[in-house]
Amino acid sequence: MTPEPTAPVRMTRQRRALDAILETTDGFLSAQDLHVRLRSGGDRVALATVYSQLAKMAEAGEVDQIRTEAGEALYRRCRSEHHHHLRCRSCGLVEELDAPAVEAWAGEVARTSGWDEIAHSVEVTGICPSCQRG
Amino acid sequence: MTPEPTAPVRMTRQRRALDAILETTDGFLSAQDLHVRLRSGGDRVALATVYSQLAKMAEAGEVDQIRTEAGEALYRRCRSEHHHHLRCRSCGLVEELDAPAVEAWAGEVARTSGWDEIAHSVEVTGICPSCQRG
DNA sequence: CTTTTTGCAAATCTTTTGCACTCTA
DNA sequence: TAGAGTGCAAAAGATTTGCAAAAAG
Repeated sequence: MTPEPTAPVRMTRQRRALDAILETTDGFLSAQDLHVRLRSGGDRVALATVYSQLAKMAEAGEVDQIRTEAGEALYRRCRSEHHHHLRCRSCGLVEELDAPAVEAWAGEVARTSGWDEIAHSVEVTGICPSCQRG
Repeated sequence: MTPEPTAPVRMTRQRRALDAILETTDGFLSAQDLHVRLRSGGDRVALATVYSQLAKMAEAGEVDQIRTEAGEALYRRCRSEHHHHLRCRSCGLVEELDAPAVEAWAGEVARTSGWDEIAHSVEVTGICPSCQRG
């Protein structure tokens, strides 16, 4: 569908370090979060490099990208298949959700709308059990 | 549920001008778009004022707010009740969608997840018929 | 070697803020 | 007249970019 003049991907120390963190993290992290974690882990990587790598990974479909209400981008390694998120507006906790009903509905939209290359994402937010107490 | 220390709303020239544009516009507009339209229409309104008014309207639930992939906020007057959007990744065109299946599913998540104050939003994107030709 | 990737710092861009001043109610 | 709203210009933040130096293949 898309001819993509795919550029080679060079495995640099920085790229590996970033991969490692994404690999071992479940939730979503901002570029800045990732940068902090890299440094805390002893990896010296420029913030601009983090951004540039994330951009490539996102384009290659290797990471999911969502947006905070504040407009900040959050990333995480794509897990298995397609799914959605339940995010706590108070603490940021993210849980995965299965949404068969939504998938079916999206499929129908794709089929009947006359639009092409339909993609969908569902953001469900709320206050998680732990924050209801806190 | 939320006591809201509702502040009074004063109808200023600027507020009215902004209302007028939102009232007569179907699609989503960014704060900057709105600012440009105001000026083209001869209304001198500070960009900061546009942002400030939009923030109030959004908080009051008078406008819908969505986010561009680029992280830019887009607003428009709330139509009818709850609904979702089908946005063209190529030209930005936005259509409204009804999603009864999604509503039902969200309701169930709210009921069974243990989370509170659940809200959801669905972003469906694709290439609109007109862009498929262009 | 050739080309991608880095690292900085400077540059962009959207959105927010501080504050004195101007209006609405 | 009290206090919300306004207009600037400056401040914040996140993300991008320009470019020379470093490193991957």
